Amino acid sequence: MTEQNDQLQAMRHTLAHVMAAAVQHLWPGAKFGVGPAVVDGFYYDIDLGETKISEEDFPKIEAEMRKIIGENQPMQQSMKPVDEAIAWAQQARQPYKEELLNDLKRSGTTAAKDLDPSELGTIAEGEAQVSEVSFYTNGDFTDLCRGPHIESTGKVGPFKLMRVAGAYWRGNEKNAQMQRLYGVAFNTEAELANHLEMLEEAKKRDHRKLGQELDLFVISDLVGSGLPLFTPRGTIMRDALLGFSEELQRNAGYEKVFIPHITKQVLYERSGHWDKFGDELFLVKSQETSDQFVLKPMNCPHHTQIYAARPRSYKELPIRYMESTVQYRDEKKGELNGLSRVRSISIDDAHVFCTLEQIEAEFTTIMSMIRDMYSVFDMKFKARLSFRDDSEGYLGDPKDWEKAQATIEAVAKELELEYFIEEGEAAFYGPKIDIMVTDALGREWQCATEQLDFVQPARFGLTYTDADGSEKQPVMIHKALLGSVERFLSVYIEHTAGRFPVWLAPEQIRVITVNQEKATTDFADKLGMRAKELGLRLNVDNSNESVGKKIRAAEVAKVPYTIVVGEKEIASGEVVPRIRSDMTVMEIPMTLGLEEFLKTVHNEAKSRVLKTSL
RNA sequence: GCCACCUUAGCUCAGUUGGCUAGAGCACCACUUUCGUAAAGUGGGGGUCCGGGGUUCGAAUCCCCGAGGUGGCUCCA
Repeated sequence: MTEQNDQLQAMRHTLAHVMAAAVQHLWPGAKFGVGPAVVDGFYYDIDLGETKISEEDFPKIEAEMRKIIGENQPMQQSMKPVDEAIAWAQQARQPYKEELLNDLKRSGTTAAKDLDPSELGTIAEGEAQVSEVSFYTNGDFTDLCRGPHIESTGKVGPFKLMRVAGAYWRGNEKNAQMQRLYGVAFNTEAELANHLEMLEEAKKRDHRKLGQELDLFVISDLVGSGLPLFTPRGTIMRDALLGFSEELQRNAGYEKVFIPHITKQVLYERSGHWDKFGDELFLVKSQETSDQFVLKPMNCPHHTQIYAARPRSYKELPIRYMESTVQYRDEKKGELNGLSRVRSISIDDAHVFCTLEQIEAEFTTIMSMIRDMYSVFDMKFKARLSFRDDSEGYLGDPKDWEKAQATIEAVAKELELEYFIEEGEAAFYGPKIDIMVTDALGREWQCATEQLDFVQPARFGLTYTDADGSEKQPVMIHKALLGSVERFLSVYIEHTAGRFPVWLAPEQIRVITVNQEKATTDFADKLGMRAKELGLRLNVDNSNESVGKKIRAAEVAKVPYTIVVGEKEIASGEVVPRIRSDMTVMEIPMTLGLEEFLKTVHNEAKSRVLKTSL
């Protein structure tokens, strides 16, 4: 398995060389950066000076690549001493390679292991000196390269150039910008076709497209990018999601609070966020006072002030505040994207104030809520335990950290979560568990999170009086089940392709009238009234269109249940519900009485049962 | 922010090497029809061709500036 994978990556890597060779043939002055194999394919960073490659050039590049592949050039490895290699880079006018080699020489490490530029400069002194570095040659193209490669260019699999994008040399925006040419490659034509199909499917499911088609949200130039406006249908979904989250929390002893969306700057100076978040804060100017105000980018500092309002006893703990609220972050424009990256972030936030001893129980409760929630969504997840590493910049007592990290891992084990530990991913104020959710297309997203915080209780001087009368400092836990509602919706829309389960569907039942006779219209209206009493979302389509067309409209709108009413239904009082095609679990009989039908749908919505197959 | 590409009706898109009052389908409105499980018929309204400037006898089309959007700037020779 792994061996096969290594072989595949070697093949992709070889294609990167083939592409670079092709580019060098077409643009002889090309300077090359790095060109690795990546997930699904390969890329190469190229500096062509003033010349810009566009997608129109792809056929030309691909044709040249095919020529090189057709010649079945062997991939020959050779070794050169470092100084000789540097001389080669100078002579070949490859300044980026020269820089890598110089770094390599300076850092002084072994050739086999450490040609990885990301590690250059961080390697401990005293390791073996670099003696030789590795090159690969195919045809007239020679490149500094550790390998591995497949034996010859004729052995590569089917590939396709995908796009060209800007990329900074070594990922640093202060460095020169290069052109990154991306391609995908697989072992077989079928796999390549499959991959391209997957991309098509992802495009079809794009939440920005579905959001418009299903009338869920809009973005207005006048309001601003990254500031989505939710339509009535989209708002129903938001409310349903947040209602679900709040229900879980209320059952777990969380109490709802409410805070304003702005605050004086000093609050964040105290919390430590001012330095940390600086340029991401929206500033608010008061015309009445000289205080500097800001739009809240998070809610914890506000919540600490509710806790801090009066003396607390150990008997009160844990205190659990929850609030579904909006926070604002001034994200860079290029990072905004539909609902998945926004500037107004709705979040089902909560903060727990508790003793060190209570951490385990609280973490367990939160993880159980997360598990319950995502099983309703039918989404698998992995837990990433984000711990500290040895670097500076983490606040709080290392002993507390150690203890807390051990507790977190114990919780993950006890709940039998699929988890992995990532050192260096912790927040500066404490370790955390991030939930990585996998969607129907196999993509991973970070949604829920729970984080431990030693720092803010200290900074805000939070205390409680313990049983022995001594003053102690509580620990704070941050948690979100959905995370950003916008982000979650973007993931969930794409996960379900817009085919929402009944409890979330903006419109649960559509009634289609066969004609516009008064008896039919009255009957439909009566149905609507009864549905309203049951809290169901039912719309009547009484437009003067053919039944076929109205069915189609309901189908396109992805309404779970559609019923057609005419003389037959009026006479019998029974309906034959039309069930959205993806809802395969048929719990509803073919024919049933109206009241029975409405009650069935009502129960389905209430229990949040999942009947769709994704 | 930077690079590439894109922007024509509410939506999806045509629009040739610059050349008549800028088109289609869907949606919308009106009328006809009163219809039984994925699109009835006829007619109508709807455009600052993203904005600004330039080239030209003439610009949706070519050039420059700006705005908005999409992909990328994470995977490490």
